[in-house]
Amino acid sequence: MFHLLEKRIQQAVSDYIKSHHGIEVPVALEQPKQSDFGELALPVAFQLARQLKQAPKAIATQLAANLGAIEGVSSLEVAGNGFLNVRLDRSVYAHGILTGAQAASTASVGKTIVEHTNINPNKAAHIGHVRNAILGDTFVRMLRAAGSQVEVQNYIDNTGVQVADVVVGFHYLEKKSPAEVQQLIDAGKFDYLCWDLYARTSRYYKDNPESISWRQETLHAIEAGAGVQAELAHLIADAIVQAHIATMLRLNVTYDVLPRESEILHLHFWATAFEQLKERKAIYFETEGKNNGCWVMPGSAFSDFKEDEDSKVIVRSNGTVTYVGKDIAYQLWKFGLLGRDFYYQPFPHPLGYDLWVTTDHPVVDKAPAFGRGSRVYNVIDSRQSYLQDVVVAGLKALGYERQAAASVHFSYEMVALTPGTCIELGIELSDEDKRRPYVEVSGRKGLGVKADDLIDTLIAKAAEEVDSRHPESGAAVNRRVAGQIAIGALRFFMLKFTRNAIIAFDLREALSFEGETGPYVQYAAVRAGNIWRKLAERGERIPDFAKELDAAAMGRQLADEGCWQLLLQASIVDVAIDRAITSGEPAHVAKYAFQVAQAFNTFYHEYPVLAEENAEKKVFLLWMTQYFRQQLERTLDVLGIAVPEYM
RNA sequence: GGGCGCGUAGCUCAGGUGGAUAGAGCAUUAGCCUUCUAAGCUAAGGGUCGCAGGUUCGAGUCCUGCCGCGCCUACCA
Repeated sequence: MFHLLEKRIQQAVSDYIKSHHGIEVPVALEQPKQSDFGELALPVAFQLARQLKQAPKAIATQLAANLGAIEGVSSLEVAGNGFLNVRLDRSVYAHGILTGAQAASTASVGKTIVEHTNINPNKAAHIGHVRNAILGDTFVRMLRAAGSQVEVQNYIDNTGVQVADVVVGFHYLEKKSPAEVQQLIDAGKFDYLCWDLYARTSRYYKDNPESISWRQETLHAIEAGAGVQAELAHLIADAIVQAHIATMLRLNVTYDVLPRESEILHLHFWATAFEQLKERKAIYFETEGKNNGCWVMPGSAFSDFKEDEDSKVIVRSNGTVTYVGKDIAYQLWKFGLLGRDFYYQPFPHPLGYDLWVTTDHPVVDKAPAFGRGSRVYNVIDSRQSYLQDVVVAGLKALGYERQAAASVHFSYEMVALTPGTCIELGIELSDEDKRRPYVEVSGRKGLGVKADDLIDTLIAKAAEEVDSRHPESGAAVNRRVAGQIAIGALRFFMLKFTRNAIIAFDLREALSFEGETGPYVQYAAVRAGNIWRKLAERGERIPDFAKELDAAAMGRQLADEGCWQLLLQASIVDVAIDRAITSGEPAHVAKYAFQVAQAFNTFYHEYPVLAEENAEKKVFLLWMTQYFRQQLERTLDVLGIAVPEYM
């Protein structure tokens, strides 16, 4: 409804300016800082002042006088030095909400691909991965809520160095056979085992530099797809992927397809991309200097900086392709530009939702059509922005300008640990690290907070709270509620920061359920539901809002300034989502969710709904309650947070 | 050296395309549970928006230069 009015006002004002002044200007609308300035403010007179050579106030006065009536707008007032403040017709507005009036969806056509999570399948997921997955998943939910078609991809690098290092750990250090590793997998917590083994292998390399040759041997074996190391790599990567998918499912994060590096290799995606890059002269063969014998992309392709810019190696002198090269091939495939496709099969473990994995040979008759996106978002941390620039430069060099422009590096800053949290978790720090504001999480060093540990801790804390408040409820139900609260807390915590804020992870703060947190918002939604439940318990009549609240009744009730402001706040979910999509900031939705919850809590204390004696007012308050609940639920759903049945 | 980012209340952070009196949470202090469950509400204190210039009717926001911090700048991913 808000959107609808915004559009109507913008149209009316821009039409007027065009016909009277012959100028086309984008009409900006903002929400005034103070509510007594009305619901919307137009600073358009300031924009016009220079061109018309008139004082802003004069222009605004003229506009207000001549604009004529706009449906749903009750008045236009000139304020300040030339603001045009808009007051909405409250009864029209509320009645519009009740009858479901909406602006037409402006969702873009074509498919949007969002790639996120992308964890190396060689160890347990940690909080840095959790931020990536929650950011990506929430962005997907935002796009879908706005009506876009979205495909979620989680890229699995199952043939890389990190997997190789764990293979080295099992094969060379632990001397385990594939059968023995399979036993370890079956025993459970395999991702935790690998977490430690990976750290141990990394340390071993450091202490025994010559052993790095094991990594090379292993990588060759994996690439050739032969030998015991290749077999181990398969076992390990598949088991860890399964663990990651399960962990992410706990967080309400799901995917459509898992494209794997092994298929990019086996199906020769790179060879195809390589031919294109050579043919279009996007890369060249270096014959001198430090990159002698490599295929490189010139630095000028991905940097504004002219002289002395380092070239980026795409193919090493030993003929193997770098990660960036493979990523260019993958990006081309996402846009349907590679001329090749994967084969697919259903994910081999039951999850409760449809998930597909790539294969290198036909397995099933029919699989969904993946790829061929018109827009691609890669959720990758900001440290990789240089590499993402190279990938986009690759597309540009191939002449795919449109796709290069539609490739978005959805970057975010890392999650680090405060020294205090490290000490609390028993992580030893160097004296240098102790002086830093935060310490970087490192899988290689085994330094970090594992996702499942954090979730378990949160659930335990939530369960304590729930059990003490609801000893009468069953243990199973309390357990489920505790889970929903824990995930609500974690998702909200990861989303409340804007993307380029470094999260200095503080355990106490993350475990908080008070103030600007997920549980605060959940609690507001639960409270709204409680009023409704109580109504039913008392056997009171459930009103028919559409019949009992006509425009006149809405007008009478909304003469109350407090109610009006609260209704207004609750009604702009779509505005918040749109703004968050445009700016690429899921944090805006989280912020909005918190504000609506605050508004509801104000309402809750200000207006005792069930005790209201005036019949019309009681019906109206019940409607407000229901509307708040509905809007809170919608907003939380976009954030991937459930509303518990009680709290 | 170069590229990118950050610097706003004691702490953690918000502050769409420059706009009206710079906000929130936490922490602190003082209140509110016989009420639709207090995971809540009300109120108070707390600011040289890193520093210095500039642009203009107007700058936390844009430009330039400094200062401090972080990340990147691999034939790792």
